[in-house]
Amino acid sequence: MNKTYISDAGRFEGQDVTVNGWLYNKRSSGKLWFLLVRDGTGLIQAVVSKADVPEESFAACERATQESSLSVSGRIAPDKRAPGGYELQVKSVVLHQTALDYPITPKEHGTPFLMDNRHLWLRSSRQTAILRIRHEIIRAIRDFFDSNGFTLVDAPVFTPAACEGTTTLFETQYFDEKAFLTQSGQLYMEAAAMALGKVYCFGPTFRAEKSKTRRHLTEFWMVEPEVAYADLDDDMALAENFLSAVVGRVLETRKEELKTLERDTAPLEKITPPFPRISYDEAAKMLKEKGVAFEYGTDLGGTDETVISEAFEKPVMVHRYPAEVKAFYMKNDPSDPSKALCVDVLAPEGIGEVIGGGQREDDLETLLAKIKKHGLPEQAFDWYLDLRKYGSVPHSGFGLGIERTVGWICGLPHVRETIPFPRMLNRLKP
RNA sequence: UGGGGCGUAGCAUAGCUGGCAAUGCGCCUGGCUGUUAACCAGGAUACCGAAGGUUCGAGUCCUUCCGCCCCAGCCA
Repeated sequence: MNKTYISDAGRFEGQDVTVNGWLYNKRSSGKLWFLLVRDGTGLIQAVVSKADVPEESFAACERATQESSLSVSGRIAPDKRAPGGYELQVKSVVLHQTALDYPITPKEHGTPFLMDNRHLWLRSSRQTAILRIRHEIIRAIRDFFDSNGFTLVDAPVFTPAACEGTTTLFETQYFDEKAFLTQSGQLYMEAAAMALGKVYCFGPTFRAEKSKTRRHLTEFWMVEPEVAYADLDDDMALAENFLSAVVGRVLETRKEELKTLERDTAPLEKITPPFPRISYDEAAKMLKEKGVAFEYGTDLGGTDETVISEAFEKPVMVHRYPAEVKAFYMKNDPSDPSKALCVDVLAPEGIGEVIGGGQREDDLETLLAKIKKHGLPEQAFDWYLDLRKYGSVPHSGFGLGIERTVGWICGLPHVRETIPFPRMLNRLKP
């Protein structure tokens, strides 16, 4: 008998097939069983009539519990009453393993409980939908850069020092010396851009920030493109084309999953280039007009970002922040040296920052002075400074947080559900 | 690290002014040939987060501690 995945069941209408999967739920009506079977590709209702199956198959239905593994064989038939439109008219049931006391029931649960059972929670339809969309987003990211002349260059996870001295790093023993888990691959991408022109890295990054918010993880994935001879305007153009391509791909290929998540796709349909661009000064003026208490010269807070992003239907690109609040490697604006040539992309619907980037300082002396000013160990950056000694050029790049992007596109309130096994301040397990 | 909230059965909750700890899901037993988070009848399951205190009596009031959630800071 043919094996089939549930997503392909329609192709076997009228034929006998075997579906291998797990029991999602079951209902009985005397001499009739309705088994809702999932296999990772979908759900199908298997109808077992006592008169049509061997005695042991019917007994197996009685013993089968939620998440027991089983194989059901029978005829695929269209049926309006069945979820998915097709049902399996069962001829035999084989129970592989009986799941006892599966903790996640079809009713409501709290987040801490579900997170403790994350390894099982992944089986639920909402979670599989999120994971498929995450996969599609990652694929779209790779496709975008790969088809635009970028080369993938992997950055190391063990690093000798901070890329940005301001944030906290995870420290680890590296034989006889200390090492840190990377918080960004950017400095390495700058080196790679001088070799290959257009590069990107994609991998996990780590930040030991003790932040307990809906948009922070201690381990998260970031994609970081870096382009030689690109200025801030080129960088913003890249960001808007990139983000639009990613959102467009999910809308195109993952409609079903977005529906499962009850995501209103209308706001996503509007994500096309160009994006509005406003300077930090304009953003500050906007906040003042809206009556938000905001101190000029400071970084934008979460609430400020929400207020600004809610004023636009598309992602907003806020550029030229005060240089003082930004990292040492940012280039100052020649027309106003108090500002940095940087950009934050704030996603709409109150999501906030998903991209941070800008043009890098390319002058050796200026960069050296900034490293000193930030109190960073000059010695650790000797290789980085080499990039300004040997054929320095203007260059720009940005970092996009995968989890925040997945959360935005899926319409999730918290990033913890956007990654299979989240690492947070209070969570290292499972 | 600050501000706010919450810990009651495997899970989700109720529990008023201190007086026999309740309901739903799940589980067990039985019934039903078209169920849609099925339904109907019956049953088992609680060191009420921990320690101390007030009281004749504490899930409930007080103190300390532990854990979690939300918001802020930091950021992607």
